[in-house]
Amino acid sequence: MQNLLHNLNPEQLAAVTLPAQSALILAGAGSGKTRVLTTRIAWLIQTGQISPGGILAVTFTNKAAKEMQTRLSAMLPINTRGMWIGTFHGLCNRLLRAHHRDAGLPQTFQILDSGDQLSFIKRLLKANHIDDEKFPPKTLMYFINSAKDQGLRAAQVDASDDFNRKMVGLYDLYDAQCQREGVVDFAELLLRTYELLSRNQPLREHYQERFRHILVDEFQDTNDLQYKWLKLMAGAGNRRPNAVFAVGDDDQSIYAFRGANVGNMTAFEREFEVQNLIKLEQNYRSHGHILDSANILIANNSKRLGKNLRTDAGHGEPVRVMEASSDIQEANWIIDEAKNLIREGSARSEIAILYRSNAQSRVIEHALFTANIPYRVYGGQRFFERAEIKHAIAYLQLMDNPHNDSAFLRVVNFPTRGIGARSIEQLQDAARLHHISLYAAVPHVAGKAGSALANFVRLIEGARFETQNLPLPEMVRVVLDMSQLLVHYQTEKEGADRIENLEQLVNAAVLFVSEEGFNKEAPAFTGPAVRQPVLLTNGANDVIIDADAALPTVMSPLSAFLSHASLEAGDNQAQAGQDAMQLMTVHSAKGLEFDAVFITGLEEGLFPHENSAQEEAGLEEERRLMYVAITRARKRLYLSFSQTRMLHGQTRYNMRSRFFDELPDESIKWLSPKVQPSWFGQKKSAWDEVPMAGVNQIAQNFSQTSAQQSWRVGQNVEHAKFGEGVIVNIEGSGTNARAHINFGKFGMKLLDLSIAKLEKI
DNA sequence: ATCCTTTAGAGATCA
DNA sequence: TCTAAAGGAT
Repeated sequence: MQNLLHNLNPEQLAAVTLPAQSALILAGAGSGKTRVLTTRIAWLIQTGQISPGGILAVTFTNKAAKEMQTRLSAMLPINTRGMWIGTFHGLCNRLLRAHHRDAGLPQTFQILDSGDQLSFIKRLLKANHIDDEKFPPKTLMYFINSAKDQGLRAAQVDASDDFNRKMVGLYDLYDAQCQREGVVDFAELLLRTYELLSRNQPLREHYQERFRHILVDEFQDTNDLQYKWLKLMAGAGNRRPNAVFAVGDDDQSIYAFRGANVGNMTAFEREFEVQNLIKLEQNYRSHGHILDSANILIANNSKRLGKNLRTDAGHGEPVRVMEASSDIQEANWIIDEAKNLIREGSARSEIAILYRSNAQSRVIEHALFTANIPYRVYGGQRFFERAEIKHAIAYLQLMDNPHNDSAFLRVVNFPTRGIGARSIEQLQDAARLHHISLYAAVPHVAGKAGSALANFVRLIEGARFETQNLPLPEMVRVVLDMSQLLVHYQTEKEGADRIENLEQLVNAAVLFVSEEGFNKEAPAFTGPAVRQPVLLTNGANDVIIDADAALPTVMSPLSAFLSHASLEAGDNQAQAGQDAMQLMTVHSAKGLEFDAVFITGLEEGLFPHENSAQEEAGLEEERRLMYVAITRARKRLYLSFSQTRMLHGQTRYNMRSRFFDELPDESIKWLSPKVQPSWFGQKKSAWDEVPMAGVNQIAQNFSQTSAQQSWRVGQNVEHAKFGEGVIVNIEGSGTNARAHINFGKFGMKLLDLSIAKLEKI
């Protein structure tokens, strides 16, 4: 135990050793949050307060869950696989597999990822003759997901108008169709588990009895349903509720757009009767100037729980700011600076370039490519989302659950086997008529189409029969072969990569089987600390087997592998291993850290993004996003913006981001003059290519006042009412000249240049 | 069944 | 400007 608590600072120590009550840990960026979480678990176990089976640790990402597992197994001499550490969705999947009957699901229910869900909805709309112009699939999907994220079924959603009433009706149809096909979407995993435990008292009490300690990572990212789920698991309101150890940072809440509700933090304090709110404010990551910048910036937000990071490191380097004339010049500047850093000994992988939106990566990538610098872009297509992998998975899905119509449609004619749109229509009609799945409807289709379809069914049945006694990797290999997928890609010109990926799928199965313990005869978890499965009986005389943390006890290798494919889409394996510069959005940088960080495109409209800047809440989230970006940097931080930028095929003239005005002057070093340089006498740059519409005429007509009034596109101006703006376009001339001026938060204005009181700045 | 043209839409993410 | 997806032509 000495070792465990060794080197913790007083706040961390206090958090780790809190009594068994609910607690809220406000963990600032770089304050050792994960360390506190894992040490807390280890300490609870080591001091005998709880057995490993009594721990429930919830994260949002697989990466975070894995990280916890790894760190814990380094701290404790036990097999951590027996512990319930996972994502909300992963844990719900386990519970639903173990109690599928009580949850009203087939044992082999399958999980729709967001792509599957969208095509499912499109299919649903088509089958019900709904105009997808009036009811766009994406809108419906968002409607359904956000209702589920709030824990609401169709019947519980308030429908104020015709449109919403229709949406609610479609939500209901959607759920019914999912149920028929034996598929669940991501939100359903949580909602179904929540409903299961709400209504099934013995089950609820069993798990409440078991998980005496619940730990939650990134608590600020929880949505309403996840919060309710935690309340239920903890038995909040019970005589003896379980201890929920919630770790989060309200200043890093950047996922409101996907349903996260920071308000859960204050609700948690109240409803879980939190006695202990501990703030981790000691930062072990960033140098002083960087931290000061973050602190001063975030102080502009009004709704905060309040927290100020401090560091023992010195001030370090000032934050460097660059104003570029164009996005291209901005990229080139970044590369020059990065080259300097590399020359001074930085690893390329320790340099990150962050941007607000993905589209910005283009220009930077181009510059990096030209400069021949290796780089890695985060957030591309992931392994299990590739088309060929989805196809292979669809065959496996059909073998495990033939009623999955999405899987059926994906591969019924791939590789092509003469089953065209007409045959499919016939089949869909038959399925609708009998309220059965496409697979089950095949015998109802007669003629040539019918026999082709029957062959397909025979193929699936044959594959199932052939592989029933094979280990999973073998099964995958046989299916690749029998489905003709391999042959198909072998004959295709560009198929080599795809075949490679399909072979990777076999490897993934090998890896999965050994990691989850499916390759062993005996249960993987035999340590004394792991509790044995418990038998329960519910009212209907069914035996319920307590869900164990290990997958082999609750599902077949194939089912488990298929859920794995949906729940963990795999890395977007971009040239991993290489020492490459890191490119990513600010969102995907959360949780990471680098020696040097470039935050680019700091312009009004981009960052803060125009869609957010309208409302205060949106602006505050953008500011938190900026806070996250700043706190990624250890030693060097660079900020940049550009006077012109190509966006959607048009040149945009943005003002510099308001966030610059919220940073401490003494920590900032402007590499470019802060005031706009005068237009004349500039060296040749992208500026010179800016269209000069009207500028010349205006210049000839300045007699009415003075030379001061020669306006140009790109000129920064100040208006008494609208504040700072930038001239985007000038039309007309002389006393008729009018200009479109972008005033940022006040939007675009068309002003008469001879009337408006404008000052150059 | 495949290829080509047209069109709409372009913020961020994880499971 | 670029991309993806849908619709139309061969």
